[in-house]
Amino acid sequence: MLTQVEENYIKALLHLASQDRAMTQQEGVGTNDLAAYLQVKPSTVNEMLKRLKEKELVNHKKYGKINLTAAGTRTGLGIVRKHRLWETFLCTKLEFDWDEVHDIAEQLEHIRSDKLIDKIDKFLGYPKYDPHGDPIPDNHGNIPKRDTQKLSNVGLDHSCRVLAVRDTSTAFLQYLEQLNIAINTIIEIKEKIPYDGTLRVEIDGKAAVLSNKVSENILVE
Amino acid sequence: MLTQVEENYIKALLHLASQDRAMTQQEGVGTNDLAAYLQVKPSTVNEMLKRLKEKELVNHKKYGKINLTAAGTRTGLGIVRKHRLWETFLCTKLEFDWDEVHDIAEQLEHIRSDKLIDKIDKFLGYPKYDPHGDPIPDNHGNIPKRDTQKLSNVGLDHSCRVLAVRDTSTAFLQYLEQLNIAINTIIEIKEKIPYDGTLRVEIDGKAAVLSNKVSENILVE
DNA sequence: TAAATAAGTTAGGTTATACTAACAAATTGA
DNA sequence: TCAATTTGTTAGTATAACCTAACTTATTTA
Ligand SMILES: [Mn+2]
Ligand SMILES: [Mn+2]
Ligand SMILES: [Mn+2]
Ligand SMILES: [Mn+2]
Repeated sequence: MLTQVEENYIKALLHLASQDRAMTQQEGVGTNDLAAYLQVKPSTVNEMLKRLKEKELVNHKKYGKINLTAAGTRTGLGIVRKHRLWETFLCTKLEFDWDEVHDIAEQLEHIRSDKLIDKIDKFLGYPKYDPHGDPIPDNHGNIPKRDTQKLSNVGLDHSCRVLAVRDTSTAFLQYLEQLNIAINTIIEIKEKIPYDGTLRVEIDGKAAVLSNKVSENILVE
Repeated sequence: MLTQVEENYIKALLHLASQDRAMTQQEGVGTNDLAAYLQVKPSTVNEMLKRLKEKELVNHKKYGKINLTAAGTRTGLGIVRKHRLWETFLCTKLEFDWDEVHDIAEQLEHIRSDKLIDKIDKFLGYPKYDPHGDPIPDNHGNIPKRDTQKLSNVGLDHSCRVLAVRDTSTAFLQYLEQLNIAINTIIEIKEKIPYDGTLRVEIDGKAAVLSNKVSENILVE
């Protein structure tokens, strides 16, 4: 049985590993990376690693990179599943906005009951994606695959549909709402400024300008 | 901000205080009572009391009885409200049985979000009673009043409707199901054995025998 | 009322999860 | 290549929440 904090470390490792894999020049997750992500000191991470190693959820040797074991990955996917199902519940059943649900799901993801999460899944009609377009693992840890790319990589004059966001912070999501961008919104690329990657686009027939930081965090196609 | 454990101490004190008031010869809640109820040692309770006193949630002087302050009572009612709303949600929306929901609600009651619990309340249609017939405090801490009495106190040949149960353990609730007793079931008292208070009753036209322990834990009228 | 028992407190120890400060290893780059 | 910088570890401290053992105060009862 894991504590909530242990679960958060596992989930963070899963997240950082996938980030890492997605990056071009990856080189594994270190103590400092995990500490920075979780906003704790590296020494704290070190102690936690000792415990997670004992529980055989991570592999790590002195001065080396940190890796989840198969069991650790399974555990992490279970937590992600709960997080995304709860977010979906909050949006579709309780009418929360997509920028309000993450923090509450951070708490709900730690509720221990297999029966509960399976009933929520059923109640929601077995959704495949959460309110931010992130895939929801099924109860075996399988994640639906889908081809997406960053809006920043889409070529000129193409039209594309928003599938997901890569940042679920309230600030970003509220800015997207202001821009009239939501999941399934169609965006047409009109111009790309070579200097800084700024995009001139059309949304619902209206012109808008998106910074590179914004278009990097929108997944389309 | 309270920890989950602190919340459980407050809730326990609220419960013991109401039990106490209901008893004939009450005399207040002591360290040992609380320790026994929470299944911890009295010394642990003592430490926690120090912290709860600092937070002005309880009054307690050395060797004296323990009392919730007004703020403590308000806090406790908030937790009870969450507990009972979640239980109601689990039964009415997710089709859990009434004997399965208590333990899950013990976890859910600690989720921190006023907005969430008010939305759940609305989603459920502002229920007044939980699946065990317990009253649900509103968001000001007001509890619906209702006259009830123990089935064991009902006179001979009376018919009465089950309003609530005083024990929410799985064992008791499953036994009630076996006896075909649920909330709103009509029970007719046919005979009361003076020796041990055993009741011969009729439920849905069928005869049954209820021990005093059972009839003490059923509230009717 | 004094002894026995019950109730409550204190002291000191443990574990999980944090921290700071000091140190060691690995990497970088002049 | 070796000094500087970055990265990672160790040692020692703190707090919440638990424990046991020893002690004190209050209540019961012979
Ligand atoms: Mn989220
Ligand atoms: Mn979390
Ligand atoms: Mn309950
Ligand atoms: Mn609880």
